[in-house]
Amino acid sequence: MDIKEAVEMDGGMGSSSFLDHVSAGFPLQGIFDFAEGEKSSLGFMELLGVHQDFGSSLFDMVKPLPSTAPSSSSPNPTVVTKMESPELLNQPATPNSSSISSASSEAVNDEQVKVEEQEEDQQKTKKQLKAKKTNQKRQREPRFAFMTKSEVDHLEDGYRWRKYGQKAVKDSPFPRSYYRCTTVSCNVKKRVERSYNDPSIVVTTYEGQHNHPSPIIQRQSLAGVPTMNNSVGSNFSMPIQGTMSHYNHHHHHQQQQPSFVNSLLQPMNLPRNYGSTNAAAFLHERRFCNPGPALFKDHGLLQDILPSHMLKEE
DNA sequence: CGACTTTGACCAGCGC
DNA sequence: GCGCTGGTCAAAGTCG
Repeated sequence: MDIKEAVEMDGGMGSSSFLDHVSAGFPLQGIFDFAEGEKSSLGFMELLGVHQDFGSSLFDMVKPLPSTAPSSSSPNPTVVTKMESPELLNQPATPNSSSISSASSEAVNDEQVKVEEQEEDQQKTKKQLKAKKTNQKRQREPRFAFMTKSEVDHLEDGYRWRKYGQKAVKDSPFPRSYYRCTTVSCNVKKRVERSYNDPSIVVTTYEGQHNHPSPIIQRQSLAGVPTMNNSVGSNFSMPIQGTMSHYNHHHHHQQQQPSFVNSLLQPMNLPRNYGSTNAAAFLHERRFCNPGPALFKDHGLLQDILPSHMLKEE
């Protein structure tokens, strides 16, 4: 079983099919650990707090998975999105949900730690940190993951990330990288790792919600860089040139596709601020999680989005 | 010099 | 209790 087959379940798949196939094809159970029925119509970008502007080169990779095997040399990165955690979806409580707390409370804790560091020496700080962790179970923010066929590990998504750790993954030659949003008081994290079944596939797992606009888009706006607004006058914009150039530096074959973006966004009545990754996620979520005919019909939107040969292959 | 990455150490959770 | 693993910390290094 591979990604292709999992994706091809799309058409008339039951809601469990994707998980079954993905988890079989990718030893990443940890990121697909949400239960049946927890997939909802809530866009995963809402989990990210994407009521904000959002730009990303990830969007350029929103393409249907090729019907060739994942290991084939398809130049186009592909994205498969899965929401991982249901906490924000008003779903029945899970063992995790009871330990979830708001980002603001965590920020308070961070402040406390800072004060402690000023007052105490390093050893004592560590002890207190330990005590804090003991008293407060590790919290788990809502998470979602998507798989991207890409040569670069860290994909641009419009936000700035700081790497804070890297760990070897059991049974995988590829390490997992840990990133944190660099914006103060935003505790969104993401993990990036490669599938050891298919090294060309990058699995990105987001955790938490951004509580701020995309800094890249902000800078873009301040600099007067024209954004590619669509007809609804949204703040949606394509990734900034710098971002794209960086990305394309590694991926000459990946091109911006404004028309694709427009055809993707407009028929779906996406929220105004849905940006690139948002749309990517939204697309896949619709396809995999909630293929409701009213919002997403393969012979409606898909024909707008996908090249005809892609449709044939599906 | 600030922002960021690297990397070894540490800790918590979990299974045996 | 012990060992393994995932996740995080933080000092040191790198880069622009």
